[in-house]
Formats: sequence, C-alpha cells, structure tokens
Amino acid sequence: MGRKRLQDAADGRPTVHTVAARAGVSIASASRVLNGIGGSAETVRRVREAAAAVGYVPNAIARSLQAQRTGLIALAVEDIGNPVYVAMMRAIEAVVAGSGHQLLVHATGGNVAGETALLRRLAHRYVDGMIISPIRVTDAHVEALTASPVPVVVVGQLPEEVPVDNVRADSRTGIALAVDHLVAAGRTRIGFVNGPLDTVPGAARDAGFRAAMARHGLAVDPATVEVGDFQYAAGRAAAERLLDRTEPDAIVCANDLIAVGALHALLVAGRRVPEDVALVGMDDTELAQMSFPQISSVSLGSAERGQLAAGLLLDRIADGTLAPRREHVAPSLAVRASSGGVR
Amino acid sequence: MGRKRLQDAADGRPTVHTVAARAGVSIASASRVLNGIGGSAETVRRVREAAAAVGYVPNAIARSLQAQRTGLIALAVEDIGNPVYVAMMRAIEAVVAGSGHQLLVHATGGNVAGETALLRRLAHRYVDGMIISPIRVTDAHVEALTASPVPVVVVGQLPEEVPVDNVRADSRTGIALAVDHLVAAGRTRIGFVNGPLDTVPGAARDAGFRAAMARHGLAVDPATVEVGDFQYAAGRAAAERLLDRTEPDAIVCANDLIAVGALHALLVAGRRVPEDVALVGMDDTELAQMSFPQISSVSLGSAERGQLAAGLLLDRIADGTLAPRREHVAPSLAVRASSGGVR
DNA sequence: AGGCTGCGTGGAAACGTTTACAGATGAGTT
DNA sequence: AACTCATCTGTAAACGTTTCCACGCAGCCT
Repeated sequence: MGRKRLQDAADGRPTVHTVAARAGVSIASASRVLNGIGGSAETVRRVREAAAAVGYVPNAIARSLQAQRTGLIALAVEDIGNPVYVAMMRAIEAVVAGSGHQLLVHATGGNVAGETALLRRLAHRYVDGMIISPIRVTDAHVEALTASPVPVVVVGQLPEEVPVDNVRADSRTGIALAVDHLVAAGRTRIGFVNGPLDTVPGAARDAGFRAAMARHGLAVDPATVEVGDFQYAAGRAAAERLLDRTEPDAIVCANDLIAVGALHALLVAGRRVPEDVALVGMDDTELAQMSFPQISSVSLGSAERGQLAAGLLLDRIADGTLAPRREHVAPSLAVRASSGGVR
Repeated sequence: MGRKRLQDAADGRPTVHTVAARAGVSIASASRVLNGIGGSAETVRRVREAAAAVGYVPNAIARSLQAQRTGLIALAVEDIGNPVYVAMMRAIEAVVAGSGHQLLVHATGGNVAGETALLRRLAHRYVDGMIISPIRVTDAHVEALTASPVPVVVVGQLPEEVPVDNVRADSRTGIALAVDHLVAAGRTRIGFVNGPLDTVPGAARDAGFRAAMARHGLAVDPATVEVGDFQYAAGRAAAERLLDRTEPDAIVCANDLIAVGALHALLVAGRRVPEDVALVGMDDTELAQMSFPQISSVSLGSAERGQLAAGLLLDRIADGTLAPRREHVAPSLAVRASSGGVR
C-alpha cells in the first residue's frame, strides 16, 4: 500500500512509474518504450507486458504540459444551429482529425464581448489554435487577434492590415450571381432580404445586391429591401413585411435560413414559387434541398473554406514564422426549382 | 536575457516565476495572490501590479495537471447536423457553462468502433466527464462505459444493470401519442417511416407503433412500414417507396428529418398535406416549424434531457461516489398544420 | 591494446502550476 | 514578561510526463 502510493496516481490509476517499477526499469526507459523510441528487445517486452498488466494509459494533461501542446483546436462560430456552420465544421473536423487534433466547438451567439473574451482566453493556451468566423469585426477583435499567443485563422472578411491567416468568401460576387440569374430568367422586380447591415456579411451582401442591380440598370426601391437577422423567424417576418408593401417577382435572401423563412411567407401569402415569385438563398446548405420546392442557393463554399482554414491553421501550428496568408473561395450558384424556368 | 530564461516560459511568455521575481516575492505568494487567497495588502498590490505589467495569464494545462481536472466536458452525438442534437447541445452548454466547464463536441457518425474508441480514450483523462447519446448499444459499449475512469452520462436507453447515470426519453409512448392523435382525427391507414431497426430508438419506435396500432384495433400492413436511416434523404426515399405501394391517409415518422423527407415525397407525388395525408414527425425540432405546412411533431424533450444529463454529470464529477441515477422525460405532442383538422 | 563509435540505460531536470509545511512576525492575552 | 494565536511568508514537493545528459558496455577499427 505504502509502496503503491509512490507510483500510482492520486486516484489509484497506474502511471509510468507503476509500469517502470513492475518492469524493473527506469521511468525513462519505460517512457521511451511506450513512445516506441528504442529500447532493447528485452526491455521492450517487459515494459509492454507491465503496461498491459496494469492497464496503463498515459495522462493526456501531463503529456500536454511537457509537450507544450494540447492537441485541441477550437472552432468559434456564431450559431451552431445554422447548417452552414455544420458543413464547415465537418470539413474542418475531417482535416484536423488527420493530424491527431480534436475539435472544440464554441457557440458565440455573435456576441462581440463573448468573442473577444474567447480570443483572450486563448492566452491560457488550452488549445493549440483557433478558427473563428466572426460576424462582426470590431477594434476589440483586431486587438485580441493580433495579441493572441496561439495561432488563429479567421474565416470571413478582415481588414487588410491585420496579420492573421484568413480565408474569405466573396458574397458580393455571390449575390451578383443570384441577381444575374434572376434577371436572365426575366425577373425585374427583385426583392432582397438581408441580415443586419452592421455585420460584415450583411454589409457585403447589401453592397453586392445594389451593385448587381445597378449593373443591370435596375433601380433598387427601398420598399423591396428588408433587414432582419440571419435566422429563420426573422427572415420570415421580414419577407412578410416586404410582401405587404410590394409585389416582387423574385426575392434574394442573404442566407438559406432567411430563404426558408421567405419561402414560408410566400406560400402563406398564396404566392406560387417559382411561378409568381422566384427565390434564391445563400450558403447552399442542406436546408435548401430539404425545402419544397427546393431552393436555388449561392454556394459560398463553406466546406471548402473550412478545409482551407484548417489547413492554414495546421501549417501555422507547425511553423509559427510563416507569413500570414489569405485564401479566397469563389462563389457558385446552384439552380433549383425555386427559381427554375424562364418566366 | 539569461535571467529571463529562468523565469519565463519556453515561448517567452511570463509565468508565475516572472511575476514573483518582478514583485519581489516567492512564487507561492504570487500564486496565492493570483488566486485571491490571502496575502498582505502590500504583497497583493505588488503582485497584481507585476502581473498586469507583464501581462501574466496562467497556463491552463499546468493548472489542470495540478488540479487533476481539465474543465472540459465532452458531448458525443451521432450527427451534429441533426437539429435535435443542436437543441440538446445548447441546453447542455447552458448548464455546464454555469459551472465553468467548456463543451467539447464529438460527432461519432453512429459508428460503434468510433464510439467505443472515444470512450476508451477517456482513460487519458483529457476531459472531466462525457455525455454520450449512442444510437446503438453493444457489449463493447457497456464494457467501455463501466470501465471508464471518468464520469459518463448516457442519453438514451441502456440496459438496467449498467451502473451509469442515464436519462431517457420514452419514444414508445411518444409514437403512441402520434398514433392516438391521428386516429382521433379519423385516420386509419397509418404508414410509418422508421430508422434502422438495429438501433435503440429504431427498435423502440417500431415496437411503440405496433403496440399503439394494436391498441386501436388497427392491423399493421407490412406494406405501410418503411425503414431507412434517420436522415432526410433516406426518409424521402422511404416515403416514396411507401407511396408506390400503398395509399396511406397518415404517416408517422421516426424523426423530423425523416418527416421533412416524407413531406417532400408527398408533395412531389401530388398529395395534399394534411388533406390527403396527415404527417407527424418526432423530436419537435425547429425543422418541423420551418417546413410548409408546419409539421406536427412528438417532442421527446431534447432540451430537457440535455439539461438533466448535464446536471447528473456535474453532480457526479463533484461526488464520484453517488449511486447511479436514471431520469425519465415524458413525451408530448405539438400539433401543427401537417395533421391539423379532423378529416 | 587502446581508442573510437554506437547503443541502451538511469538519474535528474524540465514543463508551470498549486499547496503542505514550517518558520517568522506581530498582536493580544494572562 | 511569557505565552498563545493568527497571519503572512518562503521552501520544497507534488501533479505525470518527456528528454537531456552522462555513463557503461560491447563491438570494431587501427
């Protein structure tokens, strides 16, 4: 009993000391064998046998302390319920799992204070790196990002001067794809349901919509533009308001949750989709395909962005001296029934 | 330079030694002040000032090693894309955040080998506890569960004899609620689209459906029962097969993803919902409300189950000697348009 | 035979905390 | 004045691992 307490962990589980004592070797030798580094055939045999006999499992925390890494990578997104982040998360997980890392998911709720607190907490070094997709970027974000002692990759727009790895979509061009498609299908009274304008994607999509409309010589009637947040309920409410005021023959939505909400509003209002009103969403999530009719959607390459972000992060973890890189993912349009057919 | 290396961490960041040296006190005093335990007014002042000056942040790993806890709680679910797990995750997060823990999310893909590997990895003690919602429960699971050195709470059915905290829904009764509701609305040709029968929920729902039908004196024509997996695409395909063979006036689905798929199949086949065919899903996720028409759904209390599971886990982390507890959550039915109105 | 080389080994330090323990100091009591 | 008691402090050990370093030893070369 007294002897055991000198080797076993406080909770009675075996440590490398236990194994070493049982095998009759030093802890250094035991550790080496357990990590597959050298050792004579006899030593290897005895250590392996001892480890198996006591059911030894190395303590991840102690190993982390020594190795100065945790094997954990954090992902911080606004809304874990939004399928676009699920797709991104899956892509990231696939990449980081390949390098022996595990993914820690944070839901920030788009809360600036929460996000910067999260970034600051990185100083505790409880993860090896973080991928964050902030919906707003404030000075506090920039400061926290540049001060972070562990690598961070930002998915989304970021001021040029911030020296951080960054992968971005081009939602401006994405919206243009949607507008071009609708115009080509003969739609002219094109409404737009956006998310908050004080968010980075909201602002980009608004600018993209106006630019695309202008390019086609179409005026943007303020009555045909509505703003909510990036959720289903807000999208539905915004679309209802829009339909109260005007009679669009197409609606572009700033993401798929909004698009599903708008679809709901349209159907409740008795509009046929796409005959009366064509609908295009954005993010090209599974949600777009699960609706009836299926919703055309602009893909911003969420899976690809996740994959790229994970790659950038792993590279930087491996070599912190790399120059910051920016990757861009081009948008594409998936045409489905909700905007199908020329009018 | 030489002096610094003796205090700072390998990466140049300040440690408690740095702070202590700068404040002119011992590391013990510095640590005590930083943790708010005692210290004279003067010591407190100097340590605080030194810590602020060098930007000291404690190393979470070192603290974990000493404290024998990581502050991390893992959640393992089959499919992170299924909104029912999102709801559960949100509820869990809310509880564990209150106790200063962070949530680590694993997607298991329903893979038995992966799940048991995950459970075994708990032996590394990289988390303080785990909530797992296995879709199948094998002997390997049971073994890994009982052998786990860290507390585990299982959400879902579990053999009585397994001495593990457990919170379960009653999907048998849940299905009965759906069938009762449909029968009361005058439906008699009730179809059923289920998930795999070799899963715990699949088996329970099948039994529940048959029992409920029998109770109403309704025969279960094998042609009106279909099986896929618990995903949208499989649900849609299964419903299509079912509609090829038979003419139901109602369909019960084993979860909402399947229900959305079935709705899609019905609408494509030109059936009106609910006039021709009433539809009831299960899990009562946001998806049910985002569909058109909105889908009636049996709530299995996913948020409540998550909340209970988190509570059980925290209790057990605090006191490992507690007797295993089982909590039950009663189902309820949310009636919406997809089954609205007597026929 | 003496000196390399290379391998296997064990002691000890390191990773950055927290904390048990003992010593020191000062105030308050008898 | 001697004692107790409380409070504060620093030394050192602990958490469980990996790894640096020095040592011993065998084999090989000159």
